[in-house]
Amino acid sequence: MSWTDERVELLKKMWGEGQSASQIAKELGGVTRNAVIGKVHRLGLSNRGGAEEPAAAPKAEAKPKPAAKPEAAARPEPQTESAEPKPQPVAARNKIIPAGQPLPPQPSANEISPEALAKVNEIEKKAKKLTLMELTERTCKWPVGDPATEHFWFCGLPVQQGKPYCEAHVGVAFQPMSSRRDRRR
DNA sequence: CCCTGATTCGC
DNA sequence: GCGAATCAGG
Repeated sequence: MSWTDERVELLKKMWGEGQSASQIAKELGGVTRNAVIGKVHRLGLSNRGGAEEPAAAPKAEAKPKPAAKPEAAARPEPQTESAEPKPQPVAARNKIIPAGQPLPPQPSANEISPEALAKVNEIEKKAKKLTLMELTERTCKWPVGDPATEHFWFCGLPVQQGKPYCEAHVGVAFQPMSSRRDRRR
């Protein structure tokens, strides 16, 4: 792949929007995040502040670190996304493992697509079978079995970024809330 | 461990 | 100019 005008344009746009290099690379396809970063540098648009840094205002020597921190860090974050839902361009990422009690909503005999369920049963075989303490931010926190028995563990497979579960479990955890409306039509 | 961007340097 | 490898962080 080469940097055609269109690709560069998309790169600029996404970078300006605060998208990460890897996201841009994924969008562009055929390039790695390194390639994107490299290009960004060559294009000379390192700082996403864009509007910031008027080119000559380096009077910021000495950082006494203001006693208080009144600045609220206003982050515009346009988020002009239309291709896919990406509710978090930057920041607010590393969260502590919930590990509390409100975890997965066990799917009773709901009306989850049979496929999704089959998928789950499938992956539960490969599950890492982690214990509560072994869970991390990126291990699927879907519980399997009965907590009161020995037959209990957490899926532990790689989570789908941003989500608390692996792909298969996300499938049954977040149902589009509409199995099937009126069948009579 | 996962991810981020920054830099280097052979191509 | 390009980008993999590497570095430096979170």
